[in-house]
Amino acid sequence: MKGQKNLSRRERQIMDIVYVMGKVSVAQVLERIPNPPSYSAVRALLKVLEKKGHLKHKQEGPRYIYFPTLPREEARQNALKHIMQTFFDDSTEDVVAALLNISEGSLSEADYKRLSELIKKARQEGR
Amino acid sequence: MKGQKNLSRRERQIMDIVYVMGKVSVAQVLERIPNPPSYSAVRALLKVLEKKGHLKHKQEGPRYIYFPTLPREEARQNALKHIMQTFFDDSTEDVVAALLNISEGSLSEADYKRLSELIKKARQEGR
DNA sequence: CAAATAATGCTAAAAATTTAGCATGCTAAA
DNA sequence: TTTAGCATGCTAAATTTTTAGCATTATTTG
Repeated sequence: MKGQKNLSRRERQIMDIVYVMGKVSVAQVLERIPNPPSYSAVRALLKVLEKKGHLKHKQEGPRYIYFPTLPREEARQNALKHIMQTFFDDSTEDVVAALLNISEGSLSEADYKRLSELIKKARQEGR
Repeated sequence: MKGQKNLSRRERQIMDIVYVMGKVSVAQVLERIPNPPSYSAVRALLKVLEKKGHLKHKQEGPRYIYFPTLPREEARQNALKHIMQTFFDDSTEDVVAALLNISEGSLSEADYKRLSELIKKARQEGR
């Protein structure tokens, strides 16, 4: 019922992959896992995650395709909230600053414009 | 040597607390841990984290005070990068959007101004 | 249709995490 | 001082994670 902080190390690695990919087969997970364990191990982990309610699966052709129970948009918000609390004292400003720092160099003039727009919009909408 | 993704569940809980608090005594960790284990358990975990290189400690009065090896600023960048990759397809814009969404309501006019300033500055500095 | 390939179900063992508890040492106050 | 009160060192046990492997079923292709 709680949050998704009760995941073991492997479980978390897998959930990350699932959220990056959107949906995954066992083989796809195996490909992307660091220090990959056996195929069986991955299968078992996916099953555990399903049992815990973090994943569901559907049959697709001959194989299982797993996908997250919690939509990406919500998971992402939760993740962001969490690091905001943990590392940024809940300061929106600090997060943006760090973000700009990270993105240094990779942002175009148009990107900056869009960012400004976002803020302007949010401000107007009385958020 | 890698990232801090090789932490067990409890270890991660503790690291989060450490980063929120800056530095901690055993008792402080115990106070803030969900479903708190015993005092001994927390001590053991802290020791493990130190052994793994994530924490150091100093004697302060009669007790140990633990603090992170990796400065908060770096840990925070890493954390942000990680969720950017996992949940936001590395899109700076999407993160900012989600952020504004989360902060909805809690931002003052002055806050918005500061955010705009940040972006303006970053843009000028040719980032 | 038969053989080869690929997937799942299941069980149990190996490894790692998490926990408790006793023994010991330091601190502070009466 | 000396005596509680905390704090740590250490060891080993309980629990959870993580892994492997065999048996079985489905799928594809020659």
